[in-house]
Amino acid sequence: MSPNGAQRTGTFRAATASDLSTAPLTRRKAPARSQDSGATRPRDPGATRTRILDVAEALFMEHGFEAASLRSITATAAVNLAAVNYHFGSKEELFQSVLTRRLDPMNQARLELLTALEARTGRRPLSCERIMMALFIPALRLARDRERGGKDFLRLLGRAYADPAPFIRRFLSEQYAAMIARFKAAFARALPELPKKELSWRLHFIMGALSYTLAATDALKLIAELSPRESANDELLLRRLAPFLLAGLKAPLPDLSQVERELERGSWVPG
Amino acid sequence: MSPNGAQRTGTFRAATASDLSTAPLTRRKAPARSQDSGATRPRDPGATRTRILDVAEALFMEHGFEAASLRSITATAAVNLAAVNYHFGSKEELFQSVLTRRLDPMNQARLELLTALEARTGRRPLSCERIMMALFIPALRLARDRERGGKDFLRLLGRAYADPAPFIRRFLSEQYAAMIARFKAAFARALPELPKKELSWRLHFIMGALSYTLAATDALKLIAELSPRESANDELLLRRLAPFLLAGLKAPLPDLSQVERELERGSWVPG
DNA sequence: ACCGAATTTAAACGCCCGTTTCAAGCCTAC
DNA sequence: GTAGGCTTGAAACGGGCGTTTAAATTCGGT
Repeated sequence: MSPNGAQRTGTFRAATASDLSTAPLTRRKAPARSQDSGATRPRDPGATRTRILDVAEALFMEHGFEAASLRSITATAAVNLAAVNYHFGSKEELFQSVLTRRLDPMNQARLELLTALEARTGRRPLSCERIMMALFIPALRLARDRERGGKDFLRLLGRAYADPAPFIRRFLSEQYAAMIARFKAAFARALPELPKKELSWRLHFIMGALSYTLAATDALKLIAELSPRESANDELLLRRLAPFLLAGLKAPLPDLSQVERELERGSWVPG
Repeated sequence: MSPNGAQRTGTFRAATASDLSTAPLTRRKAPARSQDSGATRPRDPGATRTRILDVAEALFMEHGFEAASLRSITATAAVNLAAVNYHFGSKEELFQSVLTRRLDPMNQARLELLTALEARTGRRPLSCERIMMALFIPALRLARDRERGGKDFLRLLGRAYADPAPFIRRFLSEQYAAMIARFKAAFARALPELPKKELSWRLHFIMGALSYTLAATDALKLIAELSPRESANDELLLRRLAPFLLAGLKAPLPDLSQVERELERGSWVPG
């Protein structure tokens, strides 16, 4: 009845989170697969799923998760309204599928890049520059995606970063955990004198700045005098962001105490 | 009939943007004011407005602009559903009022702080550290707001930063323009050797990192191993963010060409 | 040719949306 | 004490929401 394993057991109940653990990824490309030898396949396998994912990516980016409606998604994708619930189970699961489709390969590429770089330098620690490149280049590839999907996705990711909905926060944490841990270890080797806690904070700042910056709308001209040509060029953007973040990462430990004390005497503070 | 100037002219029409230009700020605290001598005032002036603003701040933060409904806002605030349209004109204008209420004073405080600092140093340029403090301290004051409203507001601001809705982008640009221009000039004096364009980018990164970081949910543990006690302390956070961003701001001009070229030879690139 | 599983379809379920209307309340000024 | 504003109230406007149901339809394997 549905490609989801245990949905609709006969009694009248809604799909619960229980069927989320049963192979959410095997549903990705071949939903048409029963328990027999995987032979049956429709004429255009996954066409409906893919159309839904593409449109959902754009509309979730534009309106956010809650405000993008399944009706607008299915209408734009020219599929039946029930197709989302049939193929993905629910709106939340569709959202997770949209994120997973690109986030998973991107973080995988980051790890592979880092591994490849480490293999080349042998036992010596990698430079921060190279580690940062392993973080940035897969994101840059997505930003360059000529079919425009990549750009939409990065903006959607930026929105998701700022969304407090519990299921989104949980999902992102799980998606990033392994990748972040690997990069933190790599940076820790490159910066042995930096306290671990400080490194955690700086990695937090780096990921935030990266996702925010890639997500920033072209029309965000808070900082004026950036021509559209410039602000639309993601490669140029990353080439400027990377040195900025590298300098922050390698900054000496804070010593703002003097200025801070001076400011907090506060005699001159207006208001 | 309504505190809005030109709403409801007798013919059946909806409120348009035309009445937005007519004193949107004078409506803030004293909506009860006709064209005669401003004497009439209700028993508890602005109580309904304030309750709506407080609740809207929290619900816009939690669900975003589109997904937070006027029905949930007015129900939570224990006011009539029509009160929003009466006092603010529309949902969009309510959203702008929510932002303006705190953004306006915060940016004003930033400017006053910068002016005060500049007055003390005379003709010599201000240090980047002090300029940055003028940017951070008013935000920190909001983050410390004991009534919790400030924290909600900063998170809402972080969401708004990532929202592509045109009216939000337009509004933020206008709200920030003057403040940013002043700070850009101050930084330019402190860093005369830095090209203006590079400075624009770095200011963009700084504002993005600041808003993103202050907006980050407590539950955002992408970077693990930060105890709740630590990640909830905004002052500690800013004390770590400021040196990070200062180092980026003062970084030498990019010279990643070598690493970049090396990476782009790409023989080792997986995938 | 037909079976049976996978997929698509149309309709309905109960509920929520932003806005407008107009009558009722409140409060001050006369 | 009553006229005339500002403010609140309850109801209705047309429309959209996520999800479920059960009946088509499609299509490879026999």
